[in-house]
Amino acid sequence: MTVVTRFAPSPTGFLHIGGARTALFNWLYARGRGGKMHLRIEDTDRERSTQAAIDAILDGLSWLGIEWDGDTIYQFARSARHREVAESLLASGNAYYCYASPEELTQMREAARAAGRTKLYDGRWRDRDAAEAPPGVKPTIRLKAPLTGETVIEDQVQGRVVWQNENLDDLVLLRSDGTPTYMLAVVVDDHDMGVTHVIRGDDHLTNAARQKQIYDALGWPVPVMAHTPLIHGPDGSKLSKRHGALGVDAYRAMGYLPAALRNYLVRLGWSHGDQEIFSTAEMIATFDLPQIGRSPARFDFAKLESLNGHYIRQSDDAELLAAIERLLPHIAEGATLAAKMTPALRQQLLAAMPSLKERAKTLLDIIDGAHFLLADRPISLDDKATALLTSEARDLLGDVAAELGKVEPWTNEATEHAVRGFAEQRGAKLGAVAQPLRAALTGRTTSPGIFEVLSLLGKAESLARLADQAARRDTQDARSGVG
RNA sequence: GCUCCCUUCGUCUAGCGGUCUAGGACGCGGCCCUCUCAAGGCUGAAACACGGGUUCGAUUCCCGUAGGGAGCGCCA
Repeated sequence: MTVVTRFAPSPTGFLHIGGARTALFNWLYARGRGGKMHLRIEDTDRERSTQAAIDAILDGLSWLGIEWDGDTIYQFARSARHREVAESLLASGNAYYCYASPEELTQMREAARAAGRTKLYDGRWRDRDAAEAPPGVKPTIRLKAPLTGETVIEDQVQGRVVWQNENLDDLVLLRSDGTPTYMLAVVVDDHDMGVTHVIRGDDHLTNAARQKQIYDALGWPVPVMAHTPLIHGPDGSKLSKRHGALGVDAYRAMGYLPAALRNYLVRLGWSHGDQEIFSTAEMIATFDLPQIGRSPARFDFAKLESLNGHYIRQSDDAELLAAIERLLPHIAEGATLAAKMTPALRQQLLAAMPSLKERAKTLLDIIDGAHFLLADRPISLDDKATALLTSEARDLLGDVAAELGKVEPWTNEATEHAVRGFAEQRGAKLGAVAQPLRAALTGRTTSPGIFEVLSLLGKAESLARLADQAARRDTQDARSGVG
């Protein structure tokens, strides 16, 4: 039997992180078994479904590298079939018309809760003759669910879960306006699509029991079920926007790599011994349902960052540059940066990439680290760099610039030799010279190795930046009357 | 309230009755490396929620308690 899974989001918002993980699990499970994963958009709620949300979901999945098989299925388009199935249930005596008014329903619900009963609808139209129907009322169709016995789900993650049928009431299959409810639609669609494995969030666990009853009434085989615990926020509560319940597009904008997010997500609630790093092929080969934990996992940005840093470091330089360029349309300063992207700058960025990526946790960090290549003269100094460039340091800058002026050819080795020689001559530590250099050259107190910065910038630009800072002392002194 | 699910270091987790003086990873502390910041190497602190059973023996099995979570719509 070929494995068929599906990812079935409702397009009422973006593809959030929990949905992304569900999609990933379905995808991995199918791919690992030579099966197929389908995408079904559950858009039967016409009020809340939007095209923008559909686009966001599709875009999010493809950014994550999760591709589905066959055409995307839209649930709303299948409502005629859903109605047909509801009517067949009616014909077979497994369903009935219910004429209860909304007011009656509310009353029943309140009474049930007050009495501590879980069964909300009392089945009052279950065996009543349609002749007794109040005039002008459009009925719903309800499932004639079993009154006794139990409904059992053998869940691949949760184990054997049992409900007493006396606690489950007759659910609505078809609304009074003739549209199907979610319960009916999922069952019919999963069956028609040949879905063999339903992998979804455990917020659907109770739904699974009710759906099982529909399958049974229809005489259809029930797919294998796997209900994975939800992802929680860092404090253990429900994941909120503040915590990371963002669309995957937000993670892209924060500079995370799809491979890192996939790796983070797959290890959230699933494990394979002590392994932390998984290539896509390894995930596909090792992922399985029984290894999914039963307790909810908390979302941890720090670990995601660490993983992202790992993937950045092991990424190819040219690919990182390409990823950054692809990212530009999605970030705030992107347009400005994109405008600066000349072939010459690309070359510089590529040359700087090995040391930039070693210092970065996100693509945004890389862009930030490349600041010294992006900035125009005279570059502005941040507070720490400003504090570092005392008048003594600026004096020293002038002197070391003079030494550097003699260096030819302008290589890492040559500048290092010159600067080290200069420091030795002064009886100074290398750091005492390197830090002022760094401040003047990059405007900051942290950067890649100073000799690398020199060579990345080139001789002319380096000397000009040094001159900018060495000269500033004179104007400052003049202004304060010291000179 | 009712139904169902869950509970190992701060976090993600390994463990499927003796191998546990409980392992790995992130984070945190220290040391090394070092021109800064990273990266890297070494190293340290850090957990079986609680109470009963079952058993020769429980982190592992059962039952309670406590604490979390999900669901309870003519929403999906």
